[in-house]
Amino acid sequence: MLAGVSTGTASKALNGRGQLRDETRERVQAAAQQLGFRPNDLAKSLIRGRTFTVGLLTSDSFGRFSIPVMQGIEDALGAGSIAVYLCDARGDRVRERHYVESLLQRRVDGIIVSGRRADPRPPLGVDPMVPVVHAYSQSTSPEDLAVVPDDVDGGRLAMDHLLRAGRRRLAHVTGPARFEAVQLRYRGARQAAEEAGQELPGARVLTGAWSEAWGREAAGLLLAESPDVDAVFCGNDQIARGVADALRERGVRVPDDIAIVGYDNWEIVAAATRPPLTSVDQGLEGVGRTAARLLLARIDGEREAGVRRLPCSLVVRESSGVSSLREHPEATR
Amino acid sequence: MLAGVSTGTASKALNGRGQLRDETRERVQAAAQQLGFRPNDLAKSLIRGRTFTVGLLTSDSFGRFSIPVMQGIEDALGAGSIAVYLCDARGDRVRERHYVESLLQRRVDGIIVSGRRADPRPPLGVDPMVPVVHAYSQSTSPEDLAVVPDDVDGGRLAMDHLLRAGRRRLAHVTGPARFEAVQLRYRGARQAAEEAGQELPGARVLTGAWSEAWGREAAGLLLAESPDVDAVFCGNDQIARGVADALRERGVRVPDDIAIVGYDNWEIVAAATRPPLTSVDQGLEGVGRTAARLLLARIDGEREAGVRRLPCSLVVRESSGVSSLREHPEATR
DNA sequence: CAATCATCGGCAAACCATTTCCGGACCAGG
DNA sequence: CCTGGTCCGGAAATGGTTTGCCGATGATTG
Repeated sequence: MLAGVSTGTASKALNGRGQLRDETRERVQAAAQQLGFRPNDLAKSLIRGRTFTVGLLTSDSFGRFSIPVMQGIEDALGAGSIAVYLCDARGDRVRERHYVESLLQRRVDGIIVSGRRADPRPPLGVDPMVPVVHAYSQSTSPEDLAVVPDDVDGGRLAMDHLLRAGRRRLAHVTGPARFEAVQLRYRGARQAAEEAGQELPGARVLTGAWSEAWGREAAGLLLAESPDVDAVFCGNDQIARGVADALRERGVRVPDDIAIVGYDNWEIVAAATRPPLTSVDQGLEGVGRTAARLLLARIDGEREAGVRRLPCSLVVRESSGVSSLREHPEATR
Repeated sequence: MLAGVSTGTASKALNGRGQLRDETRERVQAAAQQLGFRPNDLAKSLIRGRTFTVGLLTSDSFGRFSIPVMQGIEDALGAGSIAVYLCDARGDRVRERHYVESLLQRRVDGIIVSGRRADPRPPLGVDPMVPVVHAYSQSTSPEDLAVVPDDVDGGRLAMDHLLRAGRRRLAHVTGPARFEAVQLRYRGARQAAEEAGQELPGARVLTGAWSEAWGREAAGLLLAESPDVDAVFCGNDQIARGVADALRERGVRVPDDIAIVGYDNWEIVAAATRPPLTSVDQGLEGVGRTAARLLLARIDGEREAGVRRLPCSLVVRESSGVSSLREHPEATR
């Protein structure tokens, strides 16, 4: 070899093992640099029995929610130089099976299952020796480990915020009732209201689609049935935007007459709404990061199972009428 | 082994090589099934010198445009049972270098570079033996191969559509002039206008941010300066939505008074706009698919280079006033 | 000056799973 | 009985890295 040493010595030099003179190490490293030598990770993996790769399997297509989760995952794994295989099963069981098989043949150290978390999904059905963690997804099997945002906490945050702003005639416009998230967010909101001695009457809880159009429609219904409402907590930012648009078009001032809080903190929607939306942030990147860390723990033998719910946070913009300015009495709205 | 054969025989049985009785093959396969035996792809790769993996490196974070590109890539590669490594460099050169190094150590067969395509980026700087293709991204090196949507074609499509609808007082509201895409789309639009004997005067071409707020502002400017405009081609769907909102709020009817065409066909924006936006679709999934296929060709020795521009398509909704109904004279708008 | 010790690095085997080549065993037909 | 073909086992090759052992070298000390 260029440095005048054997492969064995080179290995020791590059990995800091064995007893070598510093001078030799440097010489070998310089030669390696010059030759563009790269150790072959395949061979290493084969010997070590660990590949330092994990599979990221999304059951339905990568969407808006998956991106921050993915980023969190990459963040936590990249630090440990673990590579991620991308697998998009598009909701197809056969495709999914195919991907899982491929991942196992490639000897991944573990698998993260991500996806729309609406409905808990059947477990992957792989050898229980292969560590699996669900991120923004849930399994029907109690053996599995899942990380999801805490929707009850999110609902509570939103409602607390509105209550602290002095709002009392509360309403909730949200998505289809069959979603677990809808139920949980509602529960959190109701609990917060009740703990404050207020109520969130069923008549002012409207369920519909996750769309702006539904938000606009619901705003109309709300004004017709309960014209004295002074706060609306919306199930996502699109609904919130629909509500905001409809109210403005009817001459209702937001936030002066009615305060609005959205959900998801989807920047592109929340910031473009007039006025910009105060919104609950689910901390999806944190969900991804936590899932990745738990996967690493599982790989190292940890056997904890269950559902891990992470707290949300609230991003305050103008739609809720509680700017930081309000804390200074001399400031005007 | 369970089937009473040696590993060598098993290899032959499972891969259809060598001379074996059918009965033996079946026996081996049954045993493999029962034992949950999976061939080790690492060992195969080591021997074959091909890993059937590629790296997907995004220079800036995965965003809205990356998703369809990724899907196209996965689509084209999944068919060949090629796995994709996910690498998000977040615009950090050091991080990118790190990822590239890792990919090379893992002996990927090739690399796809994706990202915001605003500005051609410096080449990766890897051994020219490693195939690289850019998808929705461009390199400053003419040696490299890139696949991008054809912005001139997109601009032309939009303008042709408006012209065919009988519009003559044309305007263009678009993003920052420094973007190559802005220049190209404008060029396409202008060419289409000129070929139809019309013009797209510079005074009615407004550049600003890629935001709804700019769309709203531009709509105001446009009405003030050129109140007789009857068609606006917008540089993206968010601008288009801003224009549509502002016009509606000023009592201008869309599409009756002014027709609007957006760009990107971002479903979530285009469909939520009132009225729903006619929009240019960049065919990003096709960009991803094509990039993946070209990468495979490069891996197989193809040496073609340059920039491949793929045609766009137009998705017609209501904002341009050209529904399929209009082709039947008896239909009313 | 010789003996001992510590340091250094080469060599070869081990590692791991797969694939391939070669030859032996067996059977059938001439 | 010989020849040819079929079938399968055993061993070697494949790929690169890692590691254990041992010889060599130089320095230190009695």
